[in-house]
Amino acid sequence: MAAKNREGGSQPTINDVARIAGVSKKTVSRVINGSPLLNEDTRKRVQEVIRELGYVPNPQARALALRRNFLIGLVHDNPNAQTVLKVQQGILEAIRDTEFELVVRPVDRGMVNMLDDIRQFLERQRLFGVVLMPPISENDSLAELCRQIGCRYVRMGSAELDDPTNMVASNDREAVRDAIRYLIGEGHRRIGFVSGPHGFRSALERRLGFEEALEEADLKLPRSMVADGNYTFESGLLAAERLLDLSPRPTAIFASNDEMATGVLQAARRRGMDVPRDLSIVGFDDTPIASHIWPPLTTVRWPIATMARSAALKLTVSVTEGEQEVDEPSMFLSTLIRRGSVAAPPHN
Amino acid sequence: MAAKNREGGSQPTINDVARIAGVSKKTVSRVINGSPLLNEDTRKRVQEVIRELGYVPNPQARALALRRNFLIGLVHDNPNAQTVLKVQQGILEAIRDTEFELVVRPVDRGMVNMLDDIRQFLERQRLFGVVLMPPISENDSLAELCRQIGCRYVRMGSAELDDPTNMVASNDREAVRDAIRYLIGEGHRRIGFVSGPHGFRSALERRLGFEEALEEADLKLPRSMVADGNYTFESGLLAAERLLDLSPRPTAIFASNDEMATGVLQAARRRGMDVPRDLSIVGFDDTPIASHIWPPLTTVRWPIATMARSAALKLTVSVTEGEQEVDEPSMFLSTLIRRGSVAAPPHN
DNA sequence: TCGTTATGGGAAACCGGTGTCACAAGCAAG
DNA sequence: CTTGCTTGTGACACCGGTTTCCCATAACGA
Repeated sequence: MAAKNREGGSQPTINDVARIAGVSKKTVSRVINGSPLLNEDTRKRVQEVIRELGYVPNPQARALALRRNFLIGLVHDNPNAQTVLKVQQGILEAIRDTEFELVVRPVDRGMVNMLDDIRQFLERQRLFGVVLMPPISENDSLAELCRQIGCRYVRMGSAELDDPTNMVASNDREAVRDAIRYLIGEGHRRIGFVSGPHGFRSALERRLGFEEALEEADLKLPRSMVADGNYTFESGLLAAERLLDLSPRPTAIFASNDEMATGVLQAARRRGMDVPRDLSIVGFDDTPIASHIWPPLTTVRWPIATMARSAALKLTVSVTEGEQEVDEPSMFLSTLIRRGSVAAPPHN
Repeated sequence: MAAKNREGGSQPTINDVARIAGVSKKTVSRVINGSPLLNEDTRKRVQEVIRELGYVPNPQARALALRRNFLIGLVHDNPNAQTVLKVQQGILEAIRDTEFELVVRPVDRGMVNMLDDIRQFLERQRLFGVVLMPPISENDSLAELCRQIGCRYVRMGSAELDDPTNMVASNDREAVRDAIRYLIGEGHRRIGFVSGPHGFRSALERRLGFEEALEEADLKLPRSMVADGNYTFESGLLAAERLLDLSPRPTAIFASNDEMATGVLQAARRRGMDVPRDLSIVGFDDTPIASHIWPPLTTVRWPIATMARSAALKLTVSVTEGEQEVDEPSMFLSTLIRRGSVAAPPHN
């Protein structure tokens, strides 16, 4: 029993520290948690022992006693690796130097009992809170589920779908409107649009931005100028083929994300068209690929990492800052990044 | 006290189940853990109550009592989002339907006290085990650290740097040798090589594969045919510029990863060269970008997700399978994927 | 009939922390 | 010299599980 802390491999516990320092567990606990009513000498002595033993509090025991753990979950069904990783980065930045950790949980979009799966995850792990990434964050039932089982959550999305304390949103609609305005300003009159998948709020918002800009400029375009995509490279390629088959064909195409924009570029290249001379292209997201293809893609930069960071802060701030609600913004502005894929339309 | 399980929001505990089912905690515990010495009636009754209450065991309490938790860590400093995400996918696949969860921990490569940072992470969280991704997995001090503090680990890498139980490796060297053989077979005699950064084992192995293939074919190339890169797009572009400035210039370039290969493609394009007519290019990794650029990139596919899955299984199998060591392989084969970026060299 | 053994299940300790409350010491005020 | 308050500390219960040990009961053989 006296040699308890010498057992091979096992880490020292608060009892070991208390015994060696000649104080009670509680006092050690006070030192760890920085309680103000502590004799300076005692604190020093205990800290000395802690350092000597290399004592680290057991997070599981702590979580049990506090009835709360320090795990933030990231639930997502987003297929884009860049985006997912940026979100992870953002969250990690927010919880750096705190005792929180990040647990990732991708879910299958198609799965029938996806909600059950997530419910199980949340109930089993009893996470401190979860960040919900688009597109699954747009699912109101999921938010309702979180509320039901009493799990804090913050949704990331392209519109304000929830209370500001549970939401970080980007202004996709306005950003796209600006992008289309820019194309119109460059002289384009026939602008194709590659949409995101049906049922995605981001797809809808971007589409609405497109339509608002056209309306604003009093530009009437045939329905055929809008082609459906689903955020994948291939769908962008196919959509572009349809658009470029039109006569007269568009002089510019806005794709609702970069991956599809890359597909559009591919389609143009296959027809021997030069970008931007024969066709201007604008994407959305500003993923790394946007600046690595030729010509570099004019695109809308979506401050995804910042949003994720803010989302995580919203979750954790109640703990780290006490009651003082440092209010994180809930709206984030996307901006147009002008690169080389847009030019004035060709004379015809 | 009788209404304990009715408190708003808080989940029912094993005590609630025991009380309502009219048995002891221990019996409930036995039901949960599938103990064989249990009356079938008792089991049924307890299970009924569990279902009724929606009882879920508290993982923190469980972890505390078992002196072991169910978190797998992923420590990485890999800048490539695709790769990192594939590794995450692989691990998650391995722990699907188990009680394990994945905690991610990116670290800054440059940080001076990186090892201290990781040590803190491991000691604080007391993870069940960690998967170490390249390039940080090549760091022997890190492995030593894990051993020291008694944390299970599996390293992913491009050579067998550790005991097979702690290692999953890919045969980069042979894969590159095959790729170069293929180029030689197509008629190339002047082959440029864009290396990965110094000090990376994967960079070294790929380089060695290149040299072995040359030697095999009795091909002597000037030192200038090897240009240094650091796995980034830009470095690939710069390296290619140097190689293409040579006279005579290479008719084919092998880049040690796809991102640099994309840079090489860019450099060729800037000079008005046609790929593969004027220059053949081969990459490594088979990231999505490889098939999204034009021409689609011939590259080496590295079974990264499979390796990660295997790594996670190696960690967890001791628990899930009892003593029966289902031995996961520790070597994984990379294979050449032939696409459109290689052709016979131009006649000159 | 009586020990002996196998089986099902409970009481209590334990894992490693935190919360509550009591209490002692020191000191100022009455 | 009390009284009352502040400050520092410890004893003990508790969080929600698992483990150890032990007992009650039934079945069995002698």
